[in-house]
Amino acid sequence: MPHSEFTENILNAIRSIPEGKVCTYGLIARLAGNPRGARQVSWTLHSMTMKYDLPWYRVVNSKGTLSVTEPDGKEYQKHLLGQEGVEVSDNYEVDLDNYLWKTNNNNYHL
DNA sequence: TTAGTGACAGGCA
DNA sequence: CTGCCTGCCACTA
Repeated sequence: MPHSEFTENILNAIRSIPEGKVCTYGLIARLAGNPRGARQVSWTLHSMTMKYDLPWYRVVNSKGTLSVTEPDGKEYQKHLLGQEGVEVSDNYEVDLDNYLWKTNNNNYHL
């Protein structure tokens, strides 16, 4: 039980992302029950990734680009996505039309 | 308690 | 296409 319920829903949503697919921050926030909580998703990832074994690399911004701040983070993320079959352009951009994870329903939060 | 911050999103020039 | 601004929410000092 990390912190607030929002944070737990965010973690749960990220764990639900299947291999070979990517998801945006806004979509994660929506799945967590907070359509406006995209920034919270970023904070959660940055803070909890190391402790909770999350597929952080499957999360990109709305433009489809890698938003990692760490200098070599993008290269690392690109490598991890490539292992799952997700092609990342040399400009660290993912084709959302093909790789975006689409859910049947907008909400499944408790 | 208030102010500052962040791996964002969306709208607009 | 790029860049700037605003709204958002939870966390930290």
